[in-house]
Amino acid sequence: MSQRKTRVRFAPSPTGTLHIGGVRTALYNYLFAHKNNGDFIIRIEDTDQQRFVEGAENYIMEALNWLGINPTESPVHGGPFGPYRQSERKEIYQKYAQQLVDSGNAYYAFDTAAELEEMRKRLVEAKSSNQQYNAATRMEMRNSLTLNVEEVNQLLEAHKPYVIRIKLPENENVHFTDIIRGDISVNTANMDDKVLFKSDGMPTYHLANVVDDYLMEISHVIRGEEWLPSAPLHVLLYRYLGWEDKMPQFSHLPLILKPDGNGKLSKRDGDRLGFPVVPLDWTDPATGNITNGYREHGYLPKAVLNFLALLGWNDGTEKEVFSLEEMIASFSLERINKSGAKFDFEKAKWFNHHYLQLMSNDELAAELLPKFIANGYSTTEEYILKIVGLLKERSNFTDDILKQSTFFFDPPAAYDDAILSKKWKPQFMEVFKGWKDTFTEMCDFTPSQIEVNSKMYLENREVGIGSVMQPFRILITGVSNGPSVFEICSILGQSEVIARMETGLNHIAKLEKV
RNA sequence: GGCCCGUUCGUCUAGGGGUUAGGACACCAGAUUUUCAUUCUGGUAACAGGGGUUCGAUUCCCCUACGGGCUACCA
Repeated sequence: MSQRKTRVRFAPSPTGTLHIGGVRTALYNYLFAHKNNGDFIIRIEDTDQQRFVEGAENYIMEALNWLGINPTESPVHGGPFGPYRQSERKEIYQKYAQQLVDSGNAYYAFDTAAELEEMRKRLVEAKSSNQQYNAATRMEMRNSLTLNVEEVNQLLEAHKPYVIRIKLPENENVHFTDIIRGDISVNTANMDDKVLFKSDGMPTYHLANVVDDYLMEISHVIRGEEWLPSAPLHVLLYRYLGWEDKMPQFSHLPLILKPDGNGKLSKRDGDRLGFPVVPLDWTDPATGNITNGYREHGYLPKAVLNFLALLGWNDGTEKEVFSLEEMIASFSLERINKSGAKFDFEKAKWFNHHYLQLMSNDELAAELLPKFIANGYSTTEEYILKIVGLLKERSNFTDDILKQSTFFFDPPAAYDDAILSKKWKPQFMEVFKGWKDTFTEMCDFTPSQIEVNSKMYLENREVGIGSVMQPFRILITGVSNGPSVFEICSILGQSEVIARMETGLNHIAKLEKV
């Protein structure tokens, strides 16, 4: 076999957001390309003008960029095999469609939508095992095989709408080897004379895909399992076009399934389960509906990449945490699973927690500062740095830090009265007032000093520290749990702690009266 | 319906003719944390069913069941 350069492509349609299965396909393509010192190409498959969505292409490019899996060639990066948008390659396909007609491997079909529907209905009623447009039925339809040459020419000259269909053999086994699944074989009797060229002058996926993969010298096609049934068709196309020796090797990836129940994971599952299934926030231009993305949800690109890579692939060891470089080093198509994987939100969360802990406090603080400011807190990176140090390990997402930190900026707007009244004893009022006064006298307001100071005071008053800590926490933060309360006090500072104790005690005084 | 693909703990998976069927997430318990979370330690938990082949099958073959995909002038 000749040494071909490894060239792979990710070929999304710009019909909306990129969903997580697509992201994984892109990732596997990227990994395989880099593993083999090859090229990773993005090709935009926008042959369906009806489904084209404005902004979708940008979204795809931005998502891949966010994840750090950038292509070597693409519509925006350019490259020697462009253009990389199929709509801009329109003329190319026509030539090959014509070539197939001329060689007798394709034909014109003039059937209307109604005629096609009628045919299928008739076959259903006749209890035919399948309702395909192929050797079994094509001679009953209006096409260049049933019409005579003059009729065909007349229709063509009159600009009657037509499509070009592939002419499949009647009964032939087509087989090919899939790197992931092994030998696949399908008989043409069960296949369709698929439309290759549409009446609007655009090719269908099947033609465009094969032509472009050939012209772009693609060596491996790595795509979703939904393409497995049409792979034999593509094999035939390579054969009829005379490119069989340049045919790429196929790898059909297992699908990503819904976490609950059955079926392929969809965008709607994300909304339904309150969990992102797309990389970035996406606003549907038609409806204005927003789909939440990983990035905005506080996911780290490294975490998304890692858990996605493991959804259907592993390196055969017990290693689960991979950097992108490590994934490249150990990636192989042969180790991709055959069966679909249910998406596991919990594991994704765990990965994110893991990668969040790996980030330095400085890094996190720098990233979070704008968010804090956007939330209306006037603060400094220095202050955020302290908060991050305290909150990081209890957070799964960067935003968790934001959410847990309100009491670092504002005194409690409300207190957890249920727990407060359960833990509070009338005699605490005097104890707390005295405790507060000890803070006034402190000159070193560090966590350890506050702790030592408090323990000493409470011991002198013969009050069990355990009975008093929970109310103290609520007075300071309003809530009954969180990080070390002494740490919190130290960050808040002496005067703020004293002030909060005062307002807190006033609140309790009011509670007691009721 | 037809065609194609698949099936190991709840989930993601390792393994592969003889194993105490391994790991991770989740879950449960204990320890640490005067709270909660984190962390640490331990634990529960799986070869879809039936036939073969074989001295021996979870592993190989067949059937069934179940799951998934495709079945458009969508990709």
